[in-house]
Amino acid sequence: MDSDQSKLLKVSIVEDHDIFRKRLVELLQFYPELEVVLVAESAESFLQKIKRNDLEQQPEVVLMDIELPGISGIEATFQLKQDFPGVEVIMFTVFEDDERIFESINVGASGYLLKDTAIEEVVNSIKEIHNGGSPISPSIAKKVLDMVKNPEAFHAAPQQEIPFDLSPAELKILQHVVDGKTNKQIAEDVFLSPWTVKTHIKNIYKKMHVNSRAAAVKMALRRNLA
Amino acid sequence: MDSDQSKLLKVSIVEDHDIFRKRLVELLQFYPELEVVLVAESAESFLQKIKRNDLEQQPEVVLMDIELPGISGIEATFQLKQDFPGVEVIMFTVFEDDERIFESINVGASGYLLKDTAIEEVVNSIKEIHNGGSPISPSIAKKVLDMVKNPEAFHAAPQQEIPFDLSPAELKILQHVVDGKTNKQIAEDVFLSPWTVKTHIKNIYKKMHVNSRAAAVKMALRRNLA
DNA sequence: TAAAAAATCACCCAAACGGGGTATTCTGCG
DNA sequence: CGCAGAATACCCCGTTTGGGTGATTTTTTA
Repeated sequence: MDSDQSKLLKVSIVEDHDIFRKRLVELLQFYPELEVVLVAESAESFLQKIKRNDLEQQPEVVLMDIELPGISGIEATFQLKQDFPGVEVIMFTVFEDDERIFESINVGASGYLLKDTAIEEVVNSIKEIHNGGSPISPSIAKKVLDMVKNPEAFHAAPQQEIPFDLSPAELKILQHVVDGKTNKQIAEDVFLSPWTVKTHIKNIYKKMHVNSRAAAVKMALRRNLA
Repeated sequence: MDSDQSKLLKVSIVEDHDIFRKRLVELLQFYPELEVVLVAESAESFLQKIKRNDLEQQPEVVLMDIELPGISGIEATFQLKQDFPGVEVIMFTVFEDDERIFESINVGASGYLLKDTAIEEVVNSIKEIHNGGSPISPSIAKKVLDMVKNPEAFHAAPQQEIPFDLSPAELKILQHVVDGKTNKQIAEDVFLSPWTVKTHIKNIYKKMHVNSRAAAVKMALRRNLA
């Protein structure tokens, strides 16, 4: 572990909400190990400023709001990482939707905090991300874990045609079969009677020309369903 | 947000290291909102105890050491989740290797903390996991994000490496399972008794942390066996 | 060579499965 | 409007599975 070598850690903030931004800057100033070097209220002005800043005043960590007017925080992070791959980004948001989390990760953000995170936590996160970690608010981490458990769901194409002429209901049930659930468990998940589930599965088998769960799972995965 | 309704949050600890375990129990006792209801120094004794505990004394959150003699924390979590799906598990470890993190996620652990985490953080994590979040130490979260960014690397072995420590015989049988064969059919194909095939499959399940053919097939295909 | 790991076979039992029916809504589409 | 196709729910029955337990033999390896 490397402790702070009394060097100031340079931090930037990109946040359109006035009160929130000012308050954040204010609070961060109580931490002598941090130095706020660049504050912007839009992605545009941030990107512009950072490009003409002299090297000595470049931030090492950026607190980036996701919801910004104009260029979003995600797009801004993407562009930032093009020119400054070494700068670490912590996304700041009030939302926890999968899509934005997933995009943020792919665009290179390493931290993900909810806006109601306590200031001490924020400061810790800044230090942690600077040491190579990825601070993530627990409620968001939950969704990240789901992505790991079920990656396909997040790579799924917007409009994929349904193979084997499976009806939407059947497709849904097939997903559960792929996940190794029993008929009873599926029934509970989709609020149907186990017999209905069974009927669906029988029809699925007919359409897919299989006669066991294992074969159906193989077929489904090979055809990129699930 | 729901705050504590002055109800005790019941916590269990599974940890073989004497000093660490005792210290942890000691420290947790300073938090009146928590109640340590079950402490074990091995997965075996933990699983045994929890099964004969009366419902009132069942833990809601378990702090599980990964590195345990005998049954590992991962295997223990897997078994625990079978019988008590509602119990949340926080893995506790000194290691940060991908394989164990990945397996922990897949067996259903929702939290992942390094052993050097401060006690206040541990307590926060316990509360957060109880509220549906997934507290993860930043250095581990880093690896989880990598899994999201590059899922293939964790679902596909680089080249011909046998995942899950499956023996050659087991691997062969797994192939047949993936092909949707019944135990009897497999037995005929490999010239073994159906009981032997069954035993192999049971062992395969244990190693892969699954409990049905469908789940095994999914796992196998994900890891490019077959 | 002695201990450990893998492979083999066997039985019991409860739960789940697969395949064959039947029948009543519901719903989209011509 | 009417009707085909979907979705829903249920039953019977024999087979298969999953889990637990126990045992012997072969192979590997320390």
